[in-house]
Amino acid sequence: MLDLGFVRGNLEFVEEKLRARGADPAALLGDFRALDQSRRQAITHAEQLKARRNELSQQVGALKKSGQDATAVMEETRALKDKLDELDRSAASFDEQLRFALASIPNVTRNEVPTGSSEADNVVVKTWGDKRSFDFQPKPHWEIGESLGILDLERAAKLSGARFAVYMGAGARLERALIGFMLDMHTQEHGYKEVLPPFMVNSKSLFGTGQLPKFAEDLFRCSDADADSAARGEFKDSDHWLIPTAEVPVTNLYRDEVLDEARLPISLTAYTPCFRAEAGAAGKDTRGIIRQHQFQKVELVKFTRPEESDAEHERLTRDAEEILEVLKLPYRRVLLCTGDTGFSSAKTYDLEVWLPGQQLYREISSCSNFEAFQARRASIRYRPSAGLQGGSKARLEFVHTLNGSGLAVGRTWLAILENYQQADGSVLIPEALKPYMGGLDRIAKES
RNA sequence: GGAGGGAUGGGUGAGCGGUUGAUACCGGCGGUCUUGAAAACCGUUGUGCCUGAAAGGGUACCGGGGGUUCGAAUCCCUCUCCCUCCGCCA
Repeated sequence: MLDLGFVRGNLEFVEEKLRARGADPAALLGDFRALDQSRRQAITHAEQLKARRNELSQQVGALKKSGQDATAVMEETRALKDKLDELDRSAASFDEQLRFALASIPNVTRNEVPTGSSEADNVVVKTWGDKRSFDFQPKPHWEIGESLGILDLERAAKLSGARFAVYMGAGARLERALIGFMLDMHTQEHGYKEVLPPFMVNSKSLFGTGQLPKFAEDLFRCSDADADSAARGEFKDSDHWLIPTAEVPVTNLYRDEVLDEARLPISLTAYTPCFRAEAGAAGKDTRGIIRQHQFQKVELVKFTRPEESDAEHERLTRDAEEILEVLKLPYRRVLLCTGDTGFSSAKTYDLEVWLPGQQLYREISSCSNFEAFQARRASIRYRPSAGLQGGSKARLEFVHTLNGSGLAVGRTWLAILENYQQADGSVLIPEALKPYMGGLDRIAKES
């Protein structure tokens, strides 16, 4: 969420930034100026009347205390009531409209973010690693996985439907190894504290990070149904939603809190499964396990002072890149253009891993600086000490929040299959992962 | 699932219809004293919104929502969360 005063004072700029994202300012902002003015007038008017009411009520108290008759004053106050109710309702209505409008505006992208409408306009800022040359035709991961017996998509469909996967044997072990490896790296080398959060959250948390109210269709909502009503296709509403990313519970850890400045920056890492409805993705990436309703991810989250967020964003992105480098997986870093940058983000780098089986780079991590956008929605603040002099206390400020995948485990899994595949159909285990695989150095077909 | 008890400012904890944004203590900050520190003492110490150039003024907030009343932290309804005991359960 943007600051109301900022939008008010920079309306043209905000409109321009919305257009850069490919959004329609008129649709998002409506008649912002008029709504803002109506709201302020209504509030001012209602508060004036309340001041009068409070004054009269105190008179009643004083009169009664001194044993005098207060009926006249009580009558006058009673007469204010209808008018006040009406003004209050009108003020509340304008306020709600304005808040909704404000909550629907995406973050303002930073100036260095290239203007563009689609991923074709993203800018490659670096490329790392040499693509391996194969003396045979490299296969896509779904063929490798199925033939090794470590990936079973058909049975997953039986269990849950399309876009789910079952990992078996060394495949399941590889997924678990990657999780342990990534968490160890981030906690031991990069200074993050490990968190294991709930995999379901309430709607307030989803509002805090920006998934609600606009993107409900991308989420799975739990019905809390009993067996009978489920059989009839009826579901009870609940306020439990499956998390689409650990970003949601981890960022909301400090919702409605004032953080001690001395603790900043706070760096947290969490492994969780992630659940996405993938609304609108029908027919897209249907082969393999690129796009699933459930996938596993290790997430990096930071809370920083505003002036540090830029540097911490670079650092966090490096922390994610290092996982790829230690696994020796070729990748490139891409700066997303305005049209491809997520709703809550001011600036996003994507890391794309090379997939030889498909001959393309594929997103494996997305590292964003949200600046104060999420902190304002979730009310995560700190009291700056800098500039604090003579005992005068500085105002509370919103922290900046950042996050990035470190990494998407499922996509790392498939990247290993495609990059480390051998002519005989087996897959070598990257050196760094062997300790996590119980010493196993190759996944071969079970005889 | 059953039966009780709770939710107040950074913390502990009063208040239970009328200048109460809220007693007190702890903590924090500033000061006096001291070479310095501690102790003691004095002062100070919430947030959002509206208004204002500012100083300031106004308004709202005692878990959330609604109601009663001239007036609600205080009374009523409702929801959420926490605690204790019983039952069930990984």
